[in-house]
Order: sequence, then structure tokens, then C-alpha cells
Amino acid sequence: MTKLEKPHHHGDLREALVIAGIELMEENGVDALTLRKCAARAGVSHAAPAHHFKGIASLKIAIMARGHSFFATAIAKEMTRTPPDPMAQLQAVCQGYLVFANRHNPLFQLMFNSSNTDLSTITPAVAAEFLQNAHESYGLLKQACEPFENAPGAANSTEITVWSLVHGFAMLFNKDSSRAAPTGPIPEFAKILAGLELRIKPGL
Amino acid sequence: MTKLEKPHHHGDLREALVIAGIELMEENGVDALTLRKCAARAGVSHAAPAHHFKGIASLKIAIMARGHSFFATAIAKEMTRTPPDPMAQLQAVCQGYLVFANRHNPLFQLMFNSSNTDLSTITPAVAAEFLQNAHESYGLLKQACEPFENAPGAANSTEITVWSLVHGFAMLFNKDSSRAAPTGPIPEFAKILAGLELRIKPGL
DNA sequence: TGTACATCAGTGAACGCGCGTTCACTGATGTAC
DNA sequence: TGTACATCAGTGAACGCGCGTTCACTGATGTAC
Repeated sequence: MTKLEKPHHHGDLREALVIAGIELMEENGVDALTLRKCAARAGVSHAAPAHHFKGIASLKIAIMARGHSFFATAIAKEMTRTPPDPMAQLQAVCQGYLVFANRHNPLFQLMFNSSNTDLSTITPAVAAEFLQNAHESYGLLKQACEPFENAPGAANSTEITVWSLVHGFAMLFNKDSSRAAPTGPIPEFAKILAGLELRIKPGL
Repeated sequence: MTKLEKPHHHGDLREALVIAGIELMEENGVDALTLRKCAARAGVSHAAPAHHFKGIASLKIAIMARGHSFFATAIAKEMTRTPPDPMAQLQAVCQGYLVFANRHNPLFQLMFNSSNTDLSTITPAVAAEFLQNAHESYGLLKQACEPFENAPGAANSTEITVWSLVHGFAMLFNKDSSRAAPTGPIPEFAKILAGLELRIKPGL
């Protein structure tokens, strides 16, 4: 059988559907993600996905899981090419965060749109994969916040602050977004983060 | 004509459609917003809206404009019942921001979903109303940031920082959201904001 | 004050579209013997 | 090694659904005279 002949079995349709869904979104926005389009892009009839996903919601969660995997990779990549200084590492995490949100904006929107996170109708394995991958990307941010002091009387506050700050910045000032600041130029995120004047924990 | 008889003319269908759309979303999520459902809720045939809106996109923008009006009101309300101390005022703005995002979550999501902000197919008057109202709510936040110093070499940084912070916090930790922090308790936003240690501009 | 008429703002039927899902089917694969 | 058979993973047709939009229409309103 040559490559030109189309086999009855796809090989790894599940994987192909996830990738197709991501590509579809990146080309035409979040709303372009439908079962039928994913199937078409994977070169398969639109009834085929039913053998791999319980329904469109299930495919969405699988895509979100994959997204978080990419997300963690993007963040880790910035960290590894940055010296192990705490502030530099934290800047690197945020840089990875913003680069991902910018390059994969529709996927990013999907991942953080809570209305998609309806675990009830999902295969437990798919739900577990999603939660694990989301935990992985968050873990990198948490780890980078570890060396810094929290605000008085506020456990976790550095994580919460940095996550909120970088997430809000990504949502509001993403280059691709049509929502620009209604005022003046937007300072680079590095200056914004430096403005927090985070302090290293004593003894580190 | 008694109130029980249905008049041929609605009275103010445009207004009724905007309100119907907001109510629909608040009850059933952003995806529940359709022309046909809005018309039905306003007690009118589904062809009637065409006399008031160019299309569904136009209605969406009108709803977003109305949302920003409510948003500004919610923020202003918190400000007026708070003493004129700069930090207290800034906390009040954020309080209003978070209360609105929590109480009107689907509307809030719609308002800040940039993929809806496609001004090209919209009646100029509707687009202008949206921009003006969005500017109004942003103006309150900007005003409350005015007394504080910016980070060195970063004009606007206080606005950008506070807006990103409160917006990200609203997106990530909104009570109604199923996206809870994957770690520990979430400190109150007031503590997070206080942790920024913003400084009043000298001479104020 | 009354009448003719233009305009406005509804109705209801119909259109085509893309969607998710179901179903009987069939070709390909893998396994037992 | 060969054969029978169960299981897997596709196909293609069909289903009903809700959607936005269009259209001829009609009742209500407002205005000119």
C-alpha cells in the first residue's frame, strides 16, 4: 500500500482530531471548532469521531488538555533559557505566558473559558488528563513565585497576584486583540512586574 | 385599550431586546444569546428585531454598550459610598469591578470577549455608543489611579497594573467560575491590592 | 374636524445552512485454534 | 501456516434542530391639507 492510497483505518484519528481542532481555531477563531470541521480536516467522515469522543464537549476538553500541555512547554522553554535568579525566572514564566497567549490566542481563550469546563458529561480519563495538564502549567508559575514573600496576612498572595496580573494583561492587551488600552502606550510587562517590588524571602 | 390587549406596536422594542438579551445570558450563559430568543422573550415575532438592529452582531454590540453603562454605574456606586482617600477609592473601584463581574458574569464575559468587537458591520451610532460607554467605565479606574506614582520609566503603569490585576482576578477567581485556584485559599482582593504598596505622588 | 395617504413596526411563512447525533453497513485488523 | 470469526474503526445517508435572514403582508401611527 502506498501512501497515496487511503487506508480504511486512520492510524491515530484521536490525535489528528485534537490537532485539527487546534488548527481550526487558530485559523478561524474559537467558534470554528466543530465536530464536522475537525473530521473534515482530519480527512475522515463526520461520523468517525464518535468512535473516539463521547461528543463535542469531550473533544473540547481533550483540546484544552493538549493546550495546557503546550502552555506548560512554552513556559518551561522560557525558564530553561533564563539564569536561575528568582526575579529572572518569574519574568521568564510571565514571558512564556504572554507569548503563548499571543501566539495561540483562540486556544488560550478556550482553555480559560470556564463555561467549557463542564466535567460532568466527560469521560473520567479525559477530565483527569485536563486537570493534570492544567496543574502542570500552574505548577511552573507557583514554583517561580515560591522564593518571594507573600503580603502580610495573605497566604499565596504572590501566586495570586502574579497570576492575576499576567492573565489580566494577556486578556486586555494581547497584541492580536482589538481591545487596546483606551489611553496612552502600554508599558512592557517586564516593567509592570518589576513595579510590584517583590521581595525575596529572608534566608534564601 | 386595556393592558391585556396586545398592541401592534411594542412601544420600545429596541430597549426590550437589549434587556431580554442580558436576562437570557444571565440565566443560561453567553451562548443563550440569539436573535430568536431575544425576540421571543420580548414577546415579539423573530422577524421583528430586523427593524431595530442590522443583525445579531449589532444587537450584541448594543448589549455590550448597555453592559458598560451598568458596569460604570456599579463602580461609581462603590466610589460614592467610600471616603475620598486615594487608596480607599481605588479599593472601591476594584470592589465594584469584582462585584459586577460576579453578579453579571456572562455579560462581563461578553463585554470583554474581543471576538465580539467587530465594529466593521455595525451601525456607526451603535459602535460609538459602545466605545463611549466603555471609555466611561475605564475612566473611573483611570481617575482612581491618578493619585499614585507610576513605576520608573513606565507611564500609565499604575492603570495598567491595577486593571490587569483586577481583571485577571475576576477572570480566574470569580466565585461562580468552576476554575478555582489549584492551590490553597484565595486571599481577598483587598489584600492583594494592598500588597502592591502603591505610593501617592509627591505633592498631593 | 375629517380624510387621504405615507411611513413605521409589527406578523407569519418560508428559505437554506451547519450543526450533533444515530444507524446499518463494511472493510481492516487481530486472535483462537 | 491457514482458516474462521470477533472486534475495531471507518463510511454515507438520514434525522431533527435552531439559527439568521428575507419577504410579502398588514395594522397602527403620524402628517398634510
